[in-house]
Amino acid sequence: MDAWHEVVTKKLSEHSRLLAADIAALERLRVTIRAVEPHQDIVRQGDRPDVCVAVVKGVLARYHTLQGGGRQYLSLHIAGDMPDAQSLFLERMDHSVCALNEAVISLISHASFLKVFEQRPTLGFAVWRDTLVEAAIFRQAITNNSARPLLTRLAHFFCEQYYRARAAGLTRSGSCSLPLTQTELGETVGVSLPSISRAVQSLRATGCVDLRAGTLQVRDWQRLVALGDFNPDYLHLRDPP
Amino acid sequence: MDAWHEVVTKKLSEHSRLLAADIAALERLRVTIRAVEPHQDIVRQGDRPDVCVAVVKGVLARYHTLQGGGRQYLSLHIAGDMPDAQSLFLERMDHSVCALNEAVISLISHASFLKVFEQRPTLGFAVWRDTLVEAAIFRQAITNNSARPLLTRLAHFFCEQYYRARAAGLTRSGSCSLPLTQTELGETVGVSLPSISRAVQSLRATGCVDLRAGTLQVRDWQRLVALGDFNPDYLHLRDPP
DNA sequence: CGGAATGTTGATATGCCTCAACTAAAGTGG
DNA sequence: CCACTTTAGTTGAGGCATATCAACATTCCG
Repeated sequence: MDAWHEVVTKKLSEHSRLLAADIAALERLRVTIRAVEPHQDIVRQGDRPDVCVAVVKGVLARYHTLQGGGRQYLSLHIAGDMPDAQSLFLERMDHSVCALNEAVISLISHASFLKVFEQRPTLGFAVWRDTLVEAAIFRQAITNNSARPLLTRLAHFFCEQYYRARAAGLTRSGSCSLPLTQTELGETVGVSLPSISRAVQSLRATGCVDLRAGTLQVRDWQRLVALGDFNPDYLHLRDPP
Repeated sequence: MDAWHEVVTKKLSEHSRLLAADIAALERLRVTIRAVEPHQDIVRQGDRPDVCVAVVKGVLARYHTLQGGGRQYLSLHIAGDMPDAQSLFLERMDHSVCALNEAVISLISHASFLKVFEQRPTLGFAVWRDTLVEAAIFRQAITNNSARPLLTRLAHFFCEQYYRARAAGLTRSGSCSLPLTQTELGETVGVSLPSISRAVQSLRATGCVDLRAGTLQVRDWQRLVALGDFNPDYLHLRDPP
């Protein structure tokens, strides 16, 4: 398994040019490595964290808790992502972060991270850029969940997850990990469980994609992209695959 | 009318502690002031801007263009907002920004902004924080548009707009500017025009709010907050009103 | 093997969309 | 200033997609 700083360096390099000194500074940071269980919360709405989380392995998710106890999932996070970088500057969490998987995370103290930013602004800028790409992904989620019909919406969601996994080097023969139950998938794209079930079967029937047992299998990428009206520009990769 | 840097200083101060030197640095920046017409695009999806926009007066909006030409509005921006601060670090626009109003904007060159950040990291951090609050607003929009029934959704949207206007000192006897047609309102919360028309009338009938001729009139804030399931924590104001 | 979690399927209900007509208001030109 | 056009908003009828409720099937796991 990769060291935490390698994973983060790789991720930041997807959209930013890091200098050798930036990478060295990342390596020198002291972090805590932790294993987390499926469905375990890592931070909760209302918390005031003093560390940032980076994903080393597995998948994390952000979510809002709705009145009545339901959830709206906001984004998924794979190796290299820092799903609460915002906590560096926003005291209170406005959402929660949980593990979908058995995952491994690293914890970086805010204080040490901020000190590095003052010494190496370009590294700070890379992390800033990272948070901006996330904002772009949120914008796309607004459009996806608000303006696209269900099948298109699901296809778009699959495209995004697969595309990001591929950029992170986490795909293997057209498949990647996507450890969501259909219930959770519904709470992500904003529809009920029976509708999701039928929609997944419908996409399965096209022969383009299949989601089964936490694995997303892409069989016809071009057709899936067309189905999902997917344009990866919003992911702002320096070097699209 | 306020000078551009006063408006931006005020806005940043809503969530950040600026040092006197930060404010002075903002004042020293050279900017271009421009008036824009209603419905005029300020930047378009695909552009590579070399300036940042700050709103001095009026209301701007971000939007995605859908296949078929429709729009999904993503966020509204009032005095002090910098609706494309992200363009500092993300080359290509993944969405467009237009004026809803007759508006006045100021243009700050990326180069000069970045230079100030290197000299005054705390100012950079304030702008960073600003982009993070926007991301929190996007997350809330995902939840609002995906998980709440139409009336709640509309009420929540009204709450957010009113609350932000109040924080910016732009409300007067319970009303603020909200220059959206019902068509645009539908393209914001993700429903059709007839549905919006009925929903607006429905809220009107409760006696809590009214939207008419581009003005949002709040008659019973507490009840509106309850209707919209609104909790302003996600706006991360230092000093909630 | 039994129990829990997950996924599938069907029947019914409903909220929203589409289409369409109409009203009201605002801007335009004679 | 008034007829004309355009834009914005309202209302109604019918249909469709998705929600809800409920039963059942399947897989996973102890």
